[in-house]
Amino acid sequence: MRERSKTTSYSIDTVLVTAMGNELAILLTRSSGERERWALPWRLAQAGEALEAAANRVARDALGEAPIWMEQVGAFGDGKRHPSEAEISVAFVALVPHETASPRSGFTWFPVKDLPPLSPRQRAMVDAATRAVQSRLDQAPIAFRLLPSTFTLSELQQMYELLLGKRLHKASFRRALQGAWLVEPTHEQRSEGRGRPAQLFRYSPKKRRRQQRGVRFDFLYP
Amino acid sequence: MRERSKTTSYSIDTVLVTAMGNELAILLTRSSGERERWALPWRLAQAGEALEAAANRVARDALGEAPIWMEQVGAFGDGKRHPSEAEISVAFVALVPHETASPRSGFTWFPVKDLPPLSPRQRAMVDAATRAVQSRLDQAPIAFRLLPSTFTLSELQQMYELLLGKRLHKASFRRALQGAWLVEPTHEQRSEGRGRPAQLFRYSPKKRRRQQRGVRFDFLYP
DNA sequence: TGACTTTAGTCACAGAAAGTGACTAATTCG
DNA sequence: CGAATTAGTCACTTTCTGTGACTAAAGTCA
Repeated sequence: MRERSKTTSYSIDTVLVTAMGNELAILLTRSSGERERWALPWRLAQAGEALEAAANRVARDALGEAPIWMEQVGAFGDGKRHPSEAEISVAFVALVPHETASPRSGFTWFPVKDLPPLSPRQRAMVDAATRAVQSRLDQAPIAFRLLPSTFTLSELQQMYELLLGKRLHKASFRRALQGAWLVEPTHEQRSEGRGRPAQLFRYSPKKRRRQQRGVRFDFLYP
Repeated sequence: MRERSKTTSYSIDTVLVTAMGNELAILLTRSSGERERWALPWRLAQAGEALEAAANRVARDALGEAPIWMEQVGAFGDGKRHPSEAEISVAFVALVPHETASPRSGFTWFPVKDLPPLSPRQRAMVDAATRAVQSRLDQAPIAFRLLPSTFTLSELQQMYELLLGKRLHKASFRRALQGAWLVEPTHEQRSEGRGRPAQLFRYSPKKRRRQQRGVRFDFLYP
């Protein structure tokens, strides 16, 4: 049977996350002539195209570059409205360091806490994506993907605090980090104006002998 | 624009998992006239149908009853072969206690370790599903969904050992279980032939004051 | 019956890890 | 210079893990 104009009835949507100042932010674009003004970057999949490849393309079209880390969140359907007419949509999350991210024109970062109205289906994607990020925090190198390639331990701790929504104890944080063998010091320091200059580190995970036990941080109970 | 014969180009596939004797097993069915003989239960989605609802239907058609616990694994595509002609497929995992499961005719349990050849896409689904189950083991009530509604602590421990692929220490297991407030004793016992009769328990998660810290079991290093 | 086996369930202690406050170090500001 | 500020570490207490040995309640069989 010959296929003429095979309509691939699904879309690929990306939730591009960055850490902007003190909160997480998500990249949105103006939605053409819809009821909702803003939308996640998306496009209809082409026949035969790999899901990841398509998602990468969507992200590149929005950001100018492909994100380093990307993961599928899942499929969304259930008749909820979507900018496309697609029956279902496959969502991906990606993490982008804010320092290096320069979105194409028409794309704008919005704090997650204060998003404009989205289509119901994309709203669900955002929620699922943030939950996915939170839940993998101690397994995947999430925090590092939101930071530039070198960073101070204070910056790293602040990033974890942002992601967890909790304050962490400094000594404890560093002890846990050491146990996880995730960072190594560079030979540089950075003087941030006021106090003692901070050692710079880079992400450099080492193989562990026994099973990887994730990073278990100690919370600060205030 | 009128839709005539809107071809929904995706399938819903279910990975139905049970604990059979000493290993995990998955329900497969004969695949009609394909190169591969066996396949996961699947069907093409109808337009406008909710994903979960469709997955439930697939499971019910295979098992005779809807599973208690079910979760989406993700979307699979990438041009890998599938029994349907669908561009992509959405996979779900479900857990079924083996005692109460009586598959419809044509469906057979296969040990995960020894599956017959499947289509590449379904093979990927099985792998992703088992990984998903493993990774949520300490967050979701996975083990309980594979057991009958009342069970002994030894049975529960054996289930965890099966899922983790590790031996656990008895005292430690029970201590962790107590800390997690997941089970409560019934007023029944069960005499299993040989030794002292065991107390029966049921799954009955209690709200914790502080954050739910999952169940962290202590492994036995032999 | 009573010693022996088998499975259930608990205890107690050593060692490891987490929670925390106070300390030292290296800067800038005035 | 001293006060303020941020980085980095120490040391101590509390809690949690890892583990062997113990008690309890059945069945088995001479």
